[in-house]
Amino acid sequence: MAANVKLFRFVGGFVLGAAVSTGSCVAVIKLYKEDAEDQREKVPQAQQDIGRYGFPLTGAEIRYYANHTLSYDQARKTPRWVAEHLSHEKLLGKADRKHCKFKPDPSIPESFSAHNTDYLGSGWSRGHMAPAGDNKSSEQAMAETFYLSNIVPQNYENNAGFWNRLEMYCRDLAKRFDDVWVISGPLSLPEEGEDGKKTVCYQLIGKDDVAVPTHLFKIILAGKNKSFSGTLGNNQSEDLAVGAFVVPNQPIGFERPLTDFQVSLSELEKMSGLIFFPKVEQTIHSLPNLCEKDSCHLMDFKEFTLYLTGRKVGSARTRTKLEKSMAELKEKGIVPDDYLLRLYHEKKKELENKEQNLAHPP
DNA sequence: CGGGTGTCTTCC
DNA sequence: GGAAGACACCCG
Repeated sequence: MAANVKLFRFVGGFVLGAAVSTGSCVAVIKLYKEDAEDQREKVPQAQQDIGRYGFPLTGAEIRYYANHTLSYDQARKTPRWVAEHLSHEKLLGKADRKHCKFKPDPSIPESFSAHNTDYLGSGWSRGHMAPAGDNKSSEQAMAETFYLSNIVPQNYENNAGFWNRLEMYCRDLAKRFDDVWVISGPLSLPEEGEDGKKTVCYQLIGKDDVAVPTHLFKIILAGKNKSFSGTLGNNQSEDLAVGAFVVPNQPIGFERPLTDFQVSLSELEKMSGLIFFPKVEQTIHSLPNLCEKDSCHLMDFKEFTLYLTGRKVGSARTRTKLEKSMAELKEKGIVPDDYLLRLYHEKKKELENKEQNLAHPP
């Protein structure tokens, strides 16, 4: 009977949050039941006694969402890691973050969940690991990235600045590579004191004690399909390149290139305790460096400001706002490029027509 | 793009 | 009276 309870919990944990049909779910239970009965005969009596009432559950099982996948840390109330797959097609769409709200993940047990009140007034922003901007193709997928299971306490300036530009680089990569896999997550790294002793120290915020990471990591695996039409047919294989980055959870200026924060895969694996992409054929540690195959160039101040102005011009509701956005750009000594000028003129026309219609309804 | 604020209405 | 959504506004 005890074995049945253990069995139920294990299977329940596996299915939680996963998109598994009822049919295959039953099959999985039968499969594990037979396995468990076979194993029970082999497990030594001492181990059966130790485990009579079950072993601790970590809640670290893999959780599946519409367009991201994560493992949750029940102690820190943040994800351990969040995985995504980006492609050019998947990045197109009109889903809008203005219709989304941060909220506790309904699939996380209440006592292990973070809440919005933990973050509000804490001095830390709610930083996405799987970014909303990677999910414009689906409102459901975007809404799920606002679950607090995908969020870590992040420095405001870092979130809106360097990390934002790193996320933009990943999306840009998807134009030059067929597949881009990204895994992001928090780190709490040790500091070495003057006495040479190393200590891990991190802040906790809110009534739920959400852990503020000292660093964030992002690992990028990019693949180009080998295009050959051999007799092997659908033998798919890809030219892969990989880059791993560890970024301090603090403001980082435009003068710092992304390569300043690149680390080897082995280093990141040791820091995080994770083994990334275990199914890559050959050894992943021998793959080409992403920053040599590609630029690893983040937007500079001018490019970034032009981009942000473009977003503001696009969403301007009044001509006053429109002109203000353009004036701010000029104050920064940046000359609008052709794309922005076209956007500006289109918007100006649109708003002028709107005002005409308000004054003299057709 | 990434994050915030306040105010209004609606509804139970 | 509070919760929830829509909206306008603000910042980098």
